Amino acid sequence: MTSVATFNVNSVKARLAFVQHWLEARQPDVACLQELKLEEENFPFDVFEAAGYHAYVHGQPRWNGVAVLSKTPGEVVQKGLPGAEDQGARLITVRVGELDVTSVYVPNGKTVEHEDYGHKLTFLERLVDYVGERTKSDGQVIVGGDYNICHRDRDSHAPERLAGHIFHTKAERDAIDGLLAHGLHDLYREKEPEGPMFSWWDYRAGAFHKNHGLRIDLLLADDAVLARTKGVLIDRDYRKKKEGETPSDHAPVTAELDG
DNA sequence: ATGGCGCAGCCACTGCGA
Repeated sequence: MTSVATFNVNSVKARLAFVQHWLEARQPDVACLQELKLEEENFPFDVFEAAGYHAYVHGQPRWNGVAVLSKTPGEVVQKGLPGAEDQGARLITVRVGELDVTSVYVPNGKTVEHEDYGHKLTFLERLVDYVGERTKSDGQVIVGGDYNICHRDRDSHAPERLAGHIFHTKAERDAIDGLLAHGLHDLYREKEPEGPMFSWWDYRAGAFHKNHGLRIDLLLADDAVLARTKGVLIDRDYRKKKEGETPSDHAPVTAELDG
């Protein structure tokens, strides 16, 4: 079995003990991380090495930042989304064995009226093109990340109220369809067609307790990976406090692959 | 009925997240 995860940690420094606990308990073979919130030179490589992981990092001060962790050595293929480097450190691709692994953090967009929304749509256009390039590699393609989009109504706790709002617009949903049109699959949705599980809950207003969440953290992967996928877990348990440590507002998503 | 947090940088707040 090979397990592949994606996890928006909301600051790797603030979450370090929590993430160590997660790696120790779940032992993913490969993990895509987002929202590191630090520069590569400040990344705690030693802690991850001690936990048994190689870490490949694209960071910047304060915001964004992505990484791929792997138990076996990998090779960095790309840092930064081509054509969208000005939007921050939001993408890294690493070849790990037969897997072509990308960790991506799509811009939030704020509101449909805000200029950041246009930047989000531009980023997504570039991402669709980039994923098209990835599928031409001889590796098995996995693009894990925080997409900041509810692809379908089922992926939102309030699809009617939020229809047309940020995360719920046709243009954003079309962008996910554009990624799928390159032959990728939403692994959780493939395995859990009726699954109501979310991957993010606001820190405020008791949202987790009330299950007011969104499913925005996705593992997208090609036919070869889908064929190997035995199951996908959205690890809600890791949205809870662990040993006094504050959780991220996102839960990890993990796929178990044959072989 | 309403609002209810947490992070980084930097020093009393602001910007940002989704």
